[in-house]
Amino acid sequence: MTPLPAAFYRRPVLEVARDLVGCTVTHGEASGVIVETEAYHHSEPACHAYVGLTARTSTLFGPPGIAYVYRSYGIHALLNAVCEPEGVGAAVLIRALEPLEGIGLMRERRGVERLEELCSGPGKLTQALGIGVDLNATGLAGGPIAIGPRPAADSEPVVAAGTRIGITRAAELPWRFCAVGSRHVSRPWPPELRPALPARSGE
DNA sequence: CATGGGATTGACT
DNA sequence: GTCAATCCCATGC
Repeated sequence: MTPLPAAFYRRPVLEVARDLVGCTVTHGEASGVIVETEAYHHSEPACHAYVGLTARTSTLFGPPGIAYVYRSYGIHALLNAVCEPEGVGAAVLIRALEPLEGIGLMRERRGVERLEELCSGPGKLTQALGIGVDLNATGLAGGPIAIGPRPAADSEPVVAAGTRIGITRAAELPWRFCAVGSRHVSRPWPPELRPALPARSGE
């Protein structure tokens, strides 16, 4: 698997968030296909980088193509891909995966059996993949975490956009992207959800 | 230096 | 539907 190059991430964060749906995330023996993402940009208050460059946010302002892993609610590690040129605070939150490889290991780490419960949430997938905050600022092409293109056997996913989940500020922005029809997303799609990519004919 | 809130989850009513 | 767990760090005194 050839990881996506840094140039893939050095683009508008909304494009990257949409395009990451269908791609693969691998850490060690475990991997999954991305079925849900959210975009965050320093210009809006839901983004950690909104407060500017601090010790906490320095990764977000770093070069594109590195992981921003932070602890949420004191318990969960959340995985992001840093985007846009260096100096622009922006990242894509990986919110859910469809388990692909190392499913037995995922079940061990998660303590649940159902496939749909292994990676259907940003805190769940990091636990399933064994990703911790120690991997913050590591590269996504050649580092311990690797993000690669969509599996050859998969067809191009139909992606839909909706509002982001679990935030209080800038909650109205439709910056959440889901693979339509996936049973592995963290939450069902809201009614206001609208297509971001046209459905392919014949599907 | 003390405080408070958060891009969540799971358990419980 | 509600709520606690529990860590990092930004903010304010």
